[in-house]
Amino acid sequence: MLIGNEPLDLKLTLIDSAQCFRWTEVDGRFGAAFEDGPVWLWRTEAGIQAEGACDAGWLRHYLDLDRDYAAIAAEYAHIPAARDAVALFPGLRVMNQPPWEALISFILSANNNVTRIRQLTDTLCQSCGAAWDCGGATLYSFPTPQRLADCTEDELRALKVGYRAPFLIETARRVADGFPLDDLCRMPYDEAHRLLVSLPGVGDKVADCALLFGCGHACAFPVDVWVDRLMRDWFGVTCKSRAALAKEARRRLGAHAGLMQQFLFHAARTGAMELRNRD
DNA sequence: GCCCAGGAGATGT
DNA sequence: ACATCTCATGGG
Repeated sequence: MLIGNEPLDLKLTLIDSAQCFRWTEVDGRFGAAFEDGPVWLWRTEAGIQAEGACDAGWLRHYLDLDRDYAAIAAEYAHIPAARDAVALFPGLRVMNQPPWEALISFILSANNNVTRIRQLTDTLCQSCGAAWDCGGATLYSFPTPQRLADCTEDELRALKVGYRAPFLIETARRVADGFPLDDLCRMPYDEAHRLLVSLPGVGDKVADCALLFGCGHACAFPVDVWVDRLMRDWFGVTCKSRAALAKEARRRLGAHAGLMQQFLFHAARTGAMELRNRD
């Protein structure tokens, strides 16, 4: 099924940009399983093709295809670093993942590298998610909140999540117990952020990742080690704390600060744009 | 072996 | 409010 023909680099967006950690590439097609089963995406001359347990509208939103990225680029054309980063990665989009997936993925991301976050996510899905045979490959759904809430700490530590095990279990309990994850997208940014950081394992940065990648809050500006460096090096921002830096970035970059963050982050992390000061 | 990673929480000032 | 430690694990 053809779902669109917008600029979208599937490999860059689904895998390389480190906003989602559970897509796999098999023979030029990209697969991941959701609640109702596996989904496969690939590009042909006609556009973006999809097959599997999903409808076109859901996928278009998931891939942020209904947003005008040319307009976003124009919005930041007067800021050199932002303009350059956007120009470097045509086809990079900021996904709208299920909030639960984004939340748990980024609790796993804390003080961890991308390769290992991907491994942990895979292991978690394989151990606690539903298996779907795709003839050749097996895809696994993301574990449900209840399934994670039922895990013991030893069970999760055996999966090598380390000290994050109790965070995962307790946050899963809170979600299974009615934490309003699905309402965050309709709340003001500040209120949604305040709620999220009340969850164990969720600080400012993880909350911003969940808001940006899972709740449609395009202003959320996660500050990790790379963004910390790049804001000081490329923007000349001198803030002591990362919280202050995030606030300053939102002030400078406005309603779509988080979208821009993703381009800047990828430029810095891959070395596509040089960071001179690493301190 | 060493430093680092899409940090958070606890503790001390 | 800010600085410093520790936390588990493995990539490079």
